[in-house]
Amino acid sequence: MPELPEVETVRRGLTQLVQGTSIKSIDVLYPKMINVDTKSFQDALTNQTIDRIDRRGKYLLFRFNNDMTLVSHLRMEGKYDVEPDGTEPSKHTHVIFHLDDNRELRYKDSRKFGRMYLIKNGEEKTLSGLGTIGPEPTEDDLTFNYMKQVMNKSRGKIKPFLLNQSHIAGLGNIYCDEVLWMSKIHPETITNTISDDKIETLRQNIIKEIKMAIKGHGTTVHSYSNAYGEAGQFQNHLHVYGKQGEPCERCGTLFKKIKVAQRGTTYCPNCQKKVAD
DNA sequence: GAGCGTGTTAATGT
DNA sequence: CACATTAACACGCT
Repeated sequence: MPELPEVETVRRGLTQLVQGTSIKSIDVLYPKMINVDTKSFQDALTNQTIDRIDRRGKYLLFRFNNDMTLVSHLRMEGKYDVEPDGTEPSKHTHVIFHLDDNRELRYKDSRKFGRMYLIKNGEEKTLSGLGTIGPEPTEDDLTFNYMKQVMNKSRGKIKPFLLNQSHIAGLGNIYCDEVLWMSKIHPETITNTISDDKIETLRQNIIKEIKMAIKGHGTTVHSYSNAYGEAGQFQNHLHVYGKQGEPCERCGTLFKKIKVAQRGTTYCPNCQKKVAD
């Protein structure tokens, strides 16, 4: 389940592998994955060069030299692979970009949940999701003033608040549970009851956690791998996610797993109390 | 072989 | 508008 650090790791790998190559032809094996019809997709990108690959939240943005951008969201199981020409496509291969150097860039997705959107540069705001995405979880973009302002007017629970990409870009279930544990905040705490001190703690933990996870090349829990087919390392640094029934490393209390907004949520019932502070 | 779980977003309801 | 709830996606797993 790629979240921001995994998508960033994929972006870096793809940049090394395919930046500067051009597209000879494209096979679309699963047209529903793309927001335009196959022919327009092929016409727009054939013979164009991949100038650069950007990222915003969990979205990858392939910038082409004809002012087109291919926006790609991996959702749960999406992956990119680069292989020599002519390799037999696996069952889960849905789009193949034949490159000008006898390699192929392939999009694979066992769930078929991922999506691609073809837009002109600058049209990012017209896409739902990407158009309303919140600030990146970095020191410069995610300011205390912003966090305070948006949290103080939110009357729902903190966990769904953090998962909402229009508030902060890039957090998913894993890092959400992690930063709440680090910040000693119960996942069902009402967002606008959280003190300024806790808001700042949470903010710093989000920034730190995302940075560390990128350093660790992301977290592999089910099947995530980067553009080189390599697993991430950060699963070895998780403190709560997936550890229900195991003792909290701070206090020894056994972690509990509950549902919050239909999402599996693991937390420490002792360290993470519902009261703000 | 039906039903469930899975993460994210869209759509709909209040 | 803010938030909750549900559906949809498509498949693997039980």
